[in-house]
Amino acid sequence: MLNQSDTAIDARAVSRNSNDLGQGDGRVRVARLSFLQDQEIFPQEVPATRLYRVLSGAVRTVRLLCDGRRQIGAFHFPGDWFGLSADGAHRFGAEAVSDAVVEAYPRSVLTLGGAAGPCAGPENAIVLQLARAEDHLLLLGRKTAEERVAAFLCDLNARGIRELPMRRQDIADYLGLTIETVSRMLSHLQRSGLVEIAHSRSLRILKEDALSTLAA
Amino acid sequence: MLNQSDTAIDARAVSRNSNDLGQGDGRVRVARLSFLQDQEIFPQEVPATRLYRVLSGAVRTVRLLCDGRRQIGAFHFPGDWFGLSADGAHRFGAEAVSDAVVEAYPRSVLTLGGAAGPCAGPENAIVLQLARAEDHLLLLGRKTAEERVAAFLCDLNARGIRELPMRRQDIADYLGLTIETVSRMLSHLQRSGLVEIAHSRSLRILKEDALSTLAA
DNA sequence: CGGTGCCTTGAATTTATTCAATGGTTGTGG
DNA sequence: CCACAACCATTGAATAAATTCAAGGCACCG
Repeated sequence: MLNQSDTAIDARAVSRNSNDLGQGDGRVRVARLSFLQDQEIFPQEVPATRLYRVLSGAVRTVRLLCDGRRQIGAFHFPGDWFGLSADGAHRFGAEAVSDAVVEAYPRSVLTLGGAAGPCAGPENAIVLQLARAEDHLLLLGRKTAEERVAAFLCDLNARGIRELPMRRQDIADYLGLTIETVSRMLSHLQRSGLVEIAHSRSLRILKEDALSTLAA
Repeated sequence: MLNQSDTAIDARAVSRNSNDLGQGDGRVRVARLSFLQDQEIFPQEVPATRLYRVLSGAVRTVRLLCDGRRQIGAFHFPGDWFGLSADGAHRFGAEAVSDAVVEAYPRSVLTLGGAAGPCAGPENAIVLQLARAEDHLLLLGRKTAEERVAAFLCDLNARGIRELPMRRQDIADYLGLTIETVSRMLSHLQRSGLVEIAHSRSLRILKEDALSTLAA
């Protein structure tokens, strides 16, 4: 079903290299990893030993219910940190949405710099991730289907994403909807002239204000 | 509407005292604050300057949509940390569910101990809060009304809470449902003999396994 | 005793889902 | 090059789930 298995070994071809994190505390070992579309980066419910950062492509965090229902916790794009879940075990697994390259850091980088470091570091990423999760709670708990889709497009737009790397099923599982509902709402937003989505994938916001108003 | 206003000043009667946090880094100034039921502890969208811990009572974190829709992010009980949202601004405000006493710490305690400290510290609380938020994402995005209510009761039970301090409206806003649906589901769980709820408030789990199975 | 606030229950309605069919694109093999 | 299969997205109609609307009950308080 997923194009893993045989090609996975080749895809995981790992090139390790040392790298200075810039915190003055010596060098940190960083692994660079490549993944094919839909390949698993780390599974759900496994001890979180490393932190990751997206270099290229896109990553989703995924959680499955025993009967197959799926929730996507977040999408991560180049520059974004992920895998900071819990120190005990990841609540969500991580998978490549498209072919992707990520860097893996030892967990120790979290406590390297303390509060003094630059704002782009992983310490702030944890707080950013919590903020994103809390925003998403509001969306899932209280917004309508149309508001969810509008908010999703606004968020992508704000993050500079102009090409949807994920399938409708991913969007649906992120927004707590079905693919059909997502599709209907996208069609509706297009008919209303707020956005334009070519070939199901390329995103163009035509009326940004109206869209963000709709996103509630 | 809320019993704030006049009595608020009295209620906020603050007793400050010095306190050793146990991290060996000297003493930290801790304020002890009391709040009446439904009183605001800190508002939504305000810089997060302090960390809080519940001493007694219960606290909810709240976020409002402009049209009045409300989402509760979490409930906090004695021993729980809260207010760790973002360093920029709180995504959620905090309010007392019942009369409550909390301790307020300076934000600096977050970086005091690093990774070496005991597991009960605020550093782990941030990660715990993220884990809770992620669990809640799954609940809001993919669970049915009955599963949500069952999961809520299971969670309270696991945290040792046997008395519901919050109103039905709070439960509804936490679970992304309406009060009527919450009430119906509670009635249904009682008719099924899984739980017993006396006087709308006291919680007794009769079939823990069955309930947690229902919680999915 | 009457009033208020909160909870519960039933019926009607709405929203999103499920079921079903169709269209478009891509890649493969004849 | 075209036919065909596989996969994904879209659309319509029927269904199910939760909400909204409405009424009534219970406890608490002045």
